Amino acid sequence: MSVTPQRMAIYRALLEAEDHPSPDTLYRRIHRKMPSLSLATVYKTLDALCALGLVQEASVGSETKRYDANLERHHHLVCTECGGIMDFYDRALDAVAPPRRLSGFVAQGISIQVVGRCAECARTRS
Amino acid sequence: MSVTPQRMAIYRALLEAEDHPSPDTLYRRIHRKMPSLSLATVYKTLDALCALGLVQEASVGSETKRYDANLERHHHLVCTECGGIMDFYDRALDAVAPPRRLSGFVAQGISIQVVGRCAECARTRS
DNA sequence: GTAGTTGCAAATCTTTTGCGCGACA
DNA sequence: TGTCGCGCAAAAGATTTGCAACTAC
Repeated sequence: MSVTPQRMAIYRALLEAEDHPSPDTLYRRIHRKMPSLSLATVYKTLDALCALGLVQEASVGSETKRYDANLERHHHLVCTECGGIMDFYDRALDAVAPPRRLSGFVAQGISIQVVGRCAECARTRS
Repeated sequence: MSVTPQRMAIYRALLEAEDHPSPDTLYRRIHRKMPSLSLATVYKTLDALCALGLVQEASVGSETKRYDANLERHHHLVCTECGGIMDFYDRALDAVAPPRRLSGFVAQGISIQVVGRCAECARTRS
């Protein structure tokens, strides 16, 4: 993949950012310095950088909201292939607690997802 | 909050579902049995059920995608108030590993978010 | 020239909102 | 009659796609 001023600017803005910006936020930030930049380029570039492994999506999860009526303590298996989410139970993970010192952040809970490929996708696709 | 056939149907469909459906998926499922149901009602009802604590969003995170160029092993503090995401580092959490037996699911990694209120929001708002 | 990249505009999808209607106390 | 919840349609956002122009080899 070739290095272009746009891609450079996007990657550098992301390296400098402390706040895990959304594509739109990133776009507005860079647009000040580089007014010709388009939002579509930001989206395309972020996809490419993700594919290269240079950046990551900050939150695991699906594109769209998903709901759960299971209120027991449990964790989620998230399939990167099909986007499926499965519940699972694990005593060891239940015991994981937020650290005590978080410099002002008041923890209310902790959420754990195991990311990988579900049985179906692991079997079917290479 | 009053109990209506629509709300009943949505809540029950969610209790029966194993797959953490999206609002749209849920709508299509229930719509077969209750053709008058509208998607807007599904959205409104899911919001209400969330507020009551009867259901949860399956994935922590913001409405929109957020990116991160920090590839070091780290975890996220997610503020429920302002939606902010902050990095933090914690050896104990680094050591948390996916369980071995996951009935066919092939784990590739584990993602941990501490949910709560950031210093700013904890101070400012009640 | 060719391949790859950009910006624009349109299209698509998801989610939210405004509003009139009907149910029910 | 007043309140609440519903469905519909429009609106608002977020993301993707098609395409013509441009650049760098």
